[in-house]
Amino acid sequence: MNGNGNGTGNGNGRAAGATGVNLLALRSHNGALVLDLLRTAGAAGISRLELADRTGLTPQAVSKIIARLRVDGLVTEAGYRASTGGKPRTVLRLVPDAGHAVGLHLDRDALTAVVCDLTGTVVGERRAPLYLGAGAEAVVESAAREVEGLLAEEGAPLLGVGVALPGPLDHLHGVLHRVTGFPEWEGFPLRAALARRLRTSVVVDKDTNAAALRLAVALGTHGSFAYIHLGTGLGAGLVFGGAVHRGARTRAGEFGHQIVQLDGPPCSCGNRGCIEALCLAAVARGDVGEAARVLGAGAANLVGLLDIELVLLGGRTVEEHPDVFVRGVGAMLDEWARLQGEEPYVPVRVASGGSLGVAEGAAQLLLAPLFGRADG
Amino acid sequence: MNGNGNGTGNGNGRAAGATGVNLLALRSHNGALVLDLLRTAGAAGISRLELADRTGLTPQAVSKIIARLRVDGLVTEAGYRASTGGKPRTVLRLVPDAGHAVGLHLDRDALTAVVCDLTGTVVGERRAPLYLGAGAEAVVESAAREVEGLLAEEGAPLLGVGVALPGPLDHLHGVLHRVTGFPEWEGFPLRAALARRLRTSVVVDKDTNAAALRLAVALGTHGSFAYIHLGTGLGAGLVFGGAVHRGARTRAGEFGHQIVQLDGPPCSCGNRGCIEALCLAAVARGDVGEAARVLGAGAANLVGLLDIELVLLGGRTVEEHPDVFVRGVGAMLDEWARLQGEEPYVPVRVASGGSLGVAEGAAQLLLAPLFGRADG
DNA sequence: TGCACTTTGGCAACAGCGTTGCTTAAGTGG
DNA sequence: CCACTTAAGCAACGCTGTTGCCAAAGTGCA
Repeated sequence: MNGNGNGTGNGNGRAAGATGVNLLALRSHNGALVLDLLRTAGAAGISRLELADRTGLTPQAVSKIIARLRVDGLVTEAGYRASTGGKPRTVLRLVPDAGHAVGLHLDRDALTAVVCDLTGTVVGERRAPLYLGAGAEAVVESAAREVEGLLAEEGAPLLGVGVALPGPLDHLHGVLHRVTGFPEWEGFPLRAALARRLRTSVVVDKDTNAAALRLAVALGTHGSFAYIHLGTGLGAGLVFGGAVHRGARTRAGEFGHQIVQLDGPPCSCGNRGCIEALCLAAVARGDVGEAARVLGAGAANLVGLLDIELVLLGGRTVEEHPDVFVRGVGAMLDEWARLQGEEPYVPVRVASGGSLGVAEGAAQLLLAPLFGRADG
Repeated sequence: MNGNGNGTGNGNGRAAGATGVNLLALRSHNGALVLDLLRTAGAAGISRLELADRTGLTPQAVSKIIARLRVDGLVTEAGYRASTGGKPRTVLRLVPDAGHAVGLHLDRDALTAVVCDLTGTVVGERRAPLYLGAGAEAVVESAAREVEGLLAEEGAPLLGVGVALPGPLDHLHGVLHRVTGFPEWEGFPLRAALARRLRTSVVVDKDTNAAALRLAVALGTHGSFAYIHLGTGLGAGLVFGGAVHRGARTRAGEFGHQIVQLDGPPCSCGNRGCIEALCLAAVARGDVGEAARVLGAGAANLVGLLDIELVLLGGRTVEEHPDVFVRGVGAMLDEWARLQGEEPYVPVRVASGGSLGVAEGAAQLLLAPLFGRADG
């Protein structure tokens, strides 16, 4: 009748509105919750009782969940804690090699591919030049070869391939739109093409969303933040409740074409006063302080509208002048809060990550759902 | 150990991170889901099989859930549908009088109180003048008397009182901040004071959030929209996934002090180029078209950032020139989408509601959680 | 009028979830 | 050595949604 009984988990896949929850879905939810705490604990591990305390479940329920996860090979016992006057707690750890995921970052002129284990640690890496003008089929083929080369050395089961790339796209269907400067990519079904070629699950997302997802996982947060990326363009990834907010058509995060100067200077998009145009113009003329001030105004707009907890900055331009941007944006946020009669509280930091950040986030597109972070 | 076993439902109340789900929580979730579909169906009713189809649960599970709800007096059978070649379906309806909630709207100079039944229908209404300068205790006392007067005529069980009022406040704790022009209200614990006086549950929220909640319930949507209110001030209520987005400190929706004109004209908040200042100045000099254009720019910023599905406009100024604002804002959204290379798709409409809208939304602060709309 | 068929919805048995009560394992401390 | 504490498993339990089956209540055709 309704297609339940599928082993992997979350039961029914109804379309509109909220859906009913059956016992399989409940099991999968609690299992993912425990796995996430195990992942967060890392090499230090975590005991059954701590898991019970953190989840709100009873110790016995946690014991049963752990027993299932051990049978599946996802969790293992790894020593004991010091006694506190009784039987010492058993340390539990995630088994990193229980599954791997590939993350693929397609940038304007380069391809970066990583393999990550369950903990998100990079265990393999490859880079190659990329020319989008070569056409969709050729690019898919060369990307597939890189993935195959990367996987040749690894033996663990593959969960799938995550792909991150710039520009607007349809995350749900994995279809591209408007790859800047290459009109032949319009409407290309990247997800389907790569899935057919590699015979595995493929998920496609914007590079900013991948970067934000990686940060959410790395921070272990279930709160909210914005990742603002300033490089060749200006974009953002939003995280609410620990999950990426993609919006109705998975187009959310269009931060750069926010209007902060009505009737201001023209932007490449054809509009006037876009924050991206103002910010990049300031950078181009060497006035990084002004770029930071403009970016801060946009960030203040965002924080005021959404009441997020944290702002993380990244991208090549930010990395070249980290202190200027952190101070400049932070000052605008503090000033804005002060004028609204609130105490300043939203921290601004540079996002860690480096050159592999986006590729790691792409891999998390497949890993994160295992730990209860909705796929969106 | 962990305080489960409480009858009302959702189990554990762990603080940080996602929490475990036990069978009580599951029962409560599915029950709320079914109740919401019954509410949406309204007087037309809905059958067990339709409920099963919509929730994804099996018909038998729905039958059991309905049996529980009938025992609780929340649902009743009400006739039969026409047969389609077999046994006709039994029509189920929500029992409106199974519970009532009071909604209280405290505006700058007037108080509006309503009683709503479970379906959200207003079954009682009162208005009174209000002078915030009289001091907190006096205002609480007079509000309480209005509520008592309203309830004297009603006999159904009371779920609680929802209060909606302007300005920033702490929704979680029900504490006010900066009631404009009345510094003595700073930090006043309205929720606690009114709960003690009326001996019932009290929930406090911003007026824009209440209005947005009412719209979400009335539309029956589990999608996303923004309610933008232009009256004596400019604010917004955001709805994602059918629930009000309040943000980390329940301060989200600060739309009016978004900067859309860097170094623009000064705003009352002390900053420059706030959309509220520009918009109200245009209204004041009679240039409603310009006000709509400015508002449209802010709405476009919001839609681009969040990728919501719908924009609803409300408030006194909008109601005076509905067509100008709907057309003006719509034009800006369409133009923005066109420039970004997307087909225009975000509809702009005037929010229905009238003078009771906010008070009804305040009542929904207590009703909506019964139907699975998170309390935030 | 009778019978085959369709559809609805309840009853009973079931598997599986987290919970409870109790027992065993494995430490500490006087 | 023994009392005590803490961790974790076993068994029984209550409850969930699910499955298989059957009665109820219609339609439609002979």
